[in-house]
Amino acid sequence: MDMDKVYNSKEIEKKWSKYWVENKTFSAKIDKNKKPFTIVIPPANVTGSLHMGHALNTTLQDIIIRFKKMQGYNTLWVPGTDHGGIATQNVVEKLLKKEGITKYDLGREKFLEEMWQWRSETGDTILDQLKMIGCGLDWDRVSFTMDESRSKSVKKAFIQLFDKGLIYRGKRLVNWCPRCSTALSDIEVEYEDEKSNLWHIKYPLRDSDGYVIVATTRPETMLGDTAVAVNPDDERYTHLVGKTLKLPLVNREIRIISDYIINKSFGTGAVKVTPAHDATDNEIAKRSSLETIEIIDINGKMINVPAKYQGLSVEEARRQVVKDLEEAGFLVKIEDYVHSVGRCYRCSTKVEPLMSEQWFLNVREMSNKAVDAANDAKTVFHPQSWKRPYILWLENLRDWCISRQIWWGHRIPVYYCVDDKGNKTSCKPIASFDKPKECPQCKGKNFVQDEDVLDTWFSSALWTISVFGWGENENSQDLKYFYPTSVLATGHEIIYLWVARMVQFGLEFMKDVPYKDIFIHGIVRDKHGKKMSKSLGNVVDPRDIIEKYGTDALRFALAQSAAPGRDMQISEESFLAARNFSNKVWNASRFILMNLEGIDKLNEDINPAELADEWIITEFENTLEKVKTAYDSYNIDAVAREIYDFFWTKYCDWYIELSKIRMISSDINVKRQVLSILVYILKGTLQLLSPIMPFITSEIWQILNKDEKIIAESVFLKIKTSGFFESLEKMKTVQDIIVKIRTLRSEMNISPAVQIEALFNVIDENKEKTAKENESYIKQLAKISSIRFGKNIERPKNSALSVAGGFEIFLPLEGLIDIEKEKSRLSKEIAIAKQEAERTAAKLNNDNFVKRAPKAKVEKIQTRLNDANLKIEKINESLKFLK
RNA sequence: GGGCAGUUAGCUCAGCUGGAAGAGCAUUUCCCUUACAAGGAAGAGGUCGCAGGUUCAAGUCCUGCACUGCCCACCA
Repeated sequence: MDMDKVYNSKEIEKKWSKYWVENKTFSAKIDKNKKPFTIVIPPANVTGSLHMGHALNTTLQDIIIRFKKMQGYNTLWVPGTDHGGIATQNVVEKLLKKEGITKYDLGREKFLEEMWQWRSETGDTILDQLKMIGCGLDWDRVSFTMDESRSKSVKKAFIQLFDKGLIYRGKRLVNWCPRCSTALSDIEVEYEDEKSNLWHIKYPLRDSDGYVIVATTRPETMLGDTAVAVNPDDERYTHLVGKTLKLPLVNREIRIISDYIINKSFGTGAVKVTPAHDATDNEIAKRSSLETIEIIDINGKMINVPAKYQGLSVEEARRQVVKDLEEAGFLVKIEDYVHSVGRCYRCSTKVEPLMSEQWFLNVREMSNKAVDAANDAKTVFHPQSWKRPYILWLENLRDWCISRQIWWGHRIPVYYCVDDKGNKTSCKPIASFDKPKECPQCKGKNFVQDEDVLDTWFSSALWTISVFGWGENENSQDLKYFYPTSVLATGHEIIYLWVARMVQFGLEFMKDVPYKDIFIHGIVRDKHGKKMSKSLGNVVDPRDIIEKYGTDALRFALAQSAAPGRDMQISEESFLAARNFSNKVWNASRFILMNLEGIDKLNEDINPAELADEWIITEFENTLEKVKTAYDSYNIDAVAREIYDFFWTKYCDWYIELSKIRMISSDINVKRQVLSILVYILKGTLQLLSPIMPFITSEIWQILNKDEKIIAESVFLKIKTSGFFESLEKMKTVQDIIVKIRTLRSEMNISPAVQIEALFNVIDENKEKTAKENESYIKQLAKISSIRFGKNIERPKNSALSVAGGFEIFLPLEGLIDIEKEKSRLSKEIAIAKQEAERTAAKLNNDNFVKRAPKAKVEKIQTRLNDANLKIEKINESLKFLK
């Protein structure tokens, strides 16, 4: 067996990612004797390659899947990608633009060919990257939101909702992205503060000289005003309600109305009402039955306005209107004002609210059911702080605009009956899988399909059921066995866009939630706390990290920072530290494997022979329990920390170092005994670590147990308690002594090569026993040649002193000691002891403390005081001695 | 405007049900001691955001405030 001195990730990773795929390690079959544990991957958009956020998201899921598999569950993790609607279409449009081509040049059919071409290229890139990260996905179940099976799910869902009357078409005020040229749903609009102005405009009364001043951030929309609204309780205006105004520049007559929504203290308290281009105004208009005049079309151009403004862009119209108002004396003032502006979440273009004919889904009932599910703990958020905002959102949810005026997506399965000339008849549209044969109303045989496609989130919302064949296979056994899935892991940015809708659709179509646990992880930020984005240029590509530090390091660093619900700042250093850890694991294993050479067989039973054995077994058992608990509660960060701490600071720093004493023994049984424990704990730790660092642990595991199952298919050690509790305290005593001697040596600048003698003046007889029994530990790790125990030992001349672990420790350092240095060191130590004595004495002098605190606590404080006093006494003696 | 997080060592973060302030990185000193210099040993570095309160005891519980970040809202 040859192991490199430094862990070399590249070839090992290549080997194992290939192995898992080829051997179908993570392929799942229905097994009714085993409990399923299922995760469905949040499908990445086929817009390119994976970023750090994906790496985090998939790593966490992989960790959970691998952990559950090793716990004996029948695990399934379903891979897939999302067609990504607008986002993906935009990417391809941009590529075409570079060649000077628009989608209209190509036409719908040709353009879609381009889209499919793109998707087949990038879809595989993403899947390959998931393999590279080591994801234990079932590669026989790769799904795509627009493949045949998923398309059937989408159609079935649409038809079912349509037939139930929940999907309807109507002309409503929608969020329109002029650049993407499509409607958006409410949550696809992102609001951002913007510096702007508040224009105060005078609207004259028709029947008198008076006027009303309105304040607006969008003066150009005044051309479409159909009223001015005031609060019914606003005394400034009560006498004007019902009066008529003459709209400047247009000269249309509009009324003054009252509406409770108007805030008296904002602006002038009078609001211009533009029902066709503002959500609030639209509601006011509904309440007061106002006329709606559309003045902006889907291209962002002015329509239905005086000739002068007709055809201008919104921006041009604004400048012109302001100029004209000013010239005509209607403009009272312009204030600076900051307000939030809605932008398209895919292209950041300002969203224009306008009237448009769209398909809507009535979500009221589904939302209520989702709320109930959350309240009944059928869905549980981790961390739970997301529950409330989630419920609030559902409760206030408005109907979902599901149609998009783009080409890439699921075309709406609605067919319109048309006459011979191709004009739509007045027959009711039909929702169906395929083009209908005959119109049930007029018996006509000609149909056209709706031009629009569905919101990409519609198919995403079906993901947990569509991947199991819902809609394609009426009797899907997979769906029965694997649904509901076990947990959904995702970032909080898509709780509403995706999670909530999946729950709604799960309840609607399966009468059951799609998962109980919703694990919300944070967003990866750069080291300054900024969100990673291409425009900021602070994106860290996971592939670069893998190249530089290895995949396990990438995964470990991500896991370590993945406190549920908290965003994480991640920098190069964290990957470096994780890489160092993987090297540590490698080398500790290498040490053990080197020593295993020539050892034919290990002991079956783990029999502790001495203190260190009992201690490391106890520490390991504690770690095992903590780690399993942390895994179960999705505290992956705690898992990583616990393993790191145990392995490095306990197993490597102490146990391996102490094992070396027995390792050089000429008695093969002694060597075998300690190696048995070393291997037992190493294997256990590798198992705990393998969900996070699957590559390195798989490799070492394989070298260790040539013919056994791979680590991913092994079963975790059971938690047990061997009961060597006193070993912790004893080991602490020994460690205390060793550290104190090391400190003395270090501060006195005694080279590690110099073996020295130590005198232990016994203060605590119990500890004398422990120290004597483990003398070899002290000699080995503190580089001590011999120890003389005794009582009332006089401090030798020219010696260094430390009071530790129940002893006064003297290191005779004839010729090596610097008296002045020793004095200042002791003074410092005595100062610390004095502080301790003061603190503890103060507590004990407090009657209330002695009376009310638990007895054990009081005793502990008393002990501390005694120790401190003793220390002070001893050091004082020494100081005198030095003088 | 409402809600939710966060505020602990120079940086990134741990600190469970309240009982002596922790880790990693960076830094200082010593060491290539045959697993590992991507390492080992030792050290320095914190009035735990501020102000009150509860308690014998508060980083930990309560209240208020400040700052930062995120989410939501019909910010004319």
